Amino acid sequence: MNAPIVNPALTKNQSLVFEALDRADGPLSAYTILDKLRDHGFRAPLQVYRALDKLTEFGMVHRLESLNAFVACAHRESACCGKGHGHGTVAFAICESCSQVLEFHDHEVDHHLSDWASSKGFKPSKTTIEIRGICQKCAA
Amino acid sequence: MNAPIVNPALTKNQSLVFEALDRADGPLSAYTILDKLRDHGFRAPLQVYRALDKLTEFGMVHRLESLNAFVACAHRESACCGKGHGHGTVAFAICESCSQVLEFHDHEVDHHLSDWASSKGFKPSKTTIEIRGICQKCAA
DNA sequence: ATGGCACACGTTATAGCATAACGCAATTGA
DNA sequence: TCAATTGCGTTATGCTATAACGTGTGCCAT
Repeated sequence: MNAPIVNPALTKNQSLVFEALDRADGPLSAYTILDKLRDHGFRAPLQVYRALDKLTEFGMVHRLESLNAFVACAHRESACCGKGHGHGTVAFAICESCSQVLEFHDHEVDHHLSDWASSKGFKPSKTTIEIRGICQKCAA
Repeated sequence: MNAPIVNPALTKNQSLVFEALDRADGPLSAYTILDKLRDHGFRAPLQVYRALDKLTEFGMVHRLESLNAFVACAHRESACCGKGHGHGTVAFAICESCSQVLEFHDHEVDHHLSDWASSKGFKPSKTTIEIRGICQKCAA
């Protein structure tokens, strides 16, 4: 459980959604978040999706495409490679047994993919890397 | 348009779905496929999803997670790195302007990700790599 | 040949994920 | 002050995917 380093610029809904993700020990779907926040006045999916859009834009939340779910960014403290809070491309290892998610960043992979892109004249806007599998703990 | 190298072991439904994807010049959603095949007797999503599951298992079709859509595999002829028809991990560059998809394979990226996985004791089952962006043609 | 099994298929219903379109309120800055 | 922007709440709708049921067919071990 991490200390709640909450960006003060967040609106109430955004904070609630972020905190729900931060408290969770795994990815949450938008509808699961909605259920967790009904006691705080949330009534409709759009309230969640709008907050998620902003949090994703801020880099505080990542969407897992292969799961249709969301996680709080694991890289709380600053950046390793410029870009403010952010990082280049982030990759995820998702355990299909315990559904825990490892977030990591691999420069080499990043560079190879950018190199491929430039060689093809392709201008990347967002890159998704997700490894589904079994984590060490579950494999034991 | 490629020659129709259709695996004869495919069932009727599987062939129809594969041919629909093969004819298309971009990714198709399951429901789009359903609409294209109504004239051939398709009536329900499950008919499409069941065929897609098998085709994916055979390696003839890929699912694009960030699009919830499917494409025919672009690597018709054999493999570059063992595994029968297949290849290690395939990556995609998806143009957000014209929605064309480039399928490619990058050994280096593959190896870096496997290395990361072994270093963490993570056993990968499926890896997704998708680059969203603008293709050369659309950027011009 | 016959009973059991595996597999593809068809259908209905339902679950899960996401956005459109409307109107209102608060904030900001020209 | 007025217009633009942003967030918010609500209703309705659309898109994506699977559950659960039953049918038919081919295979092959007994």
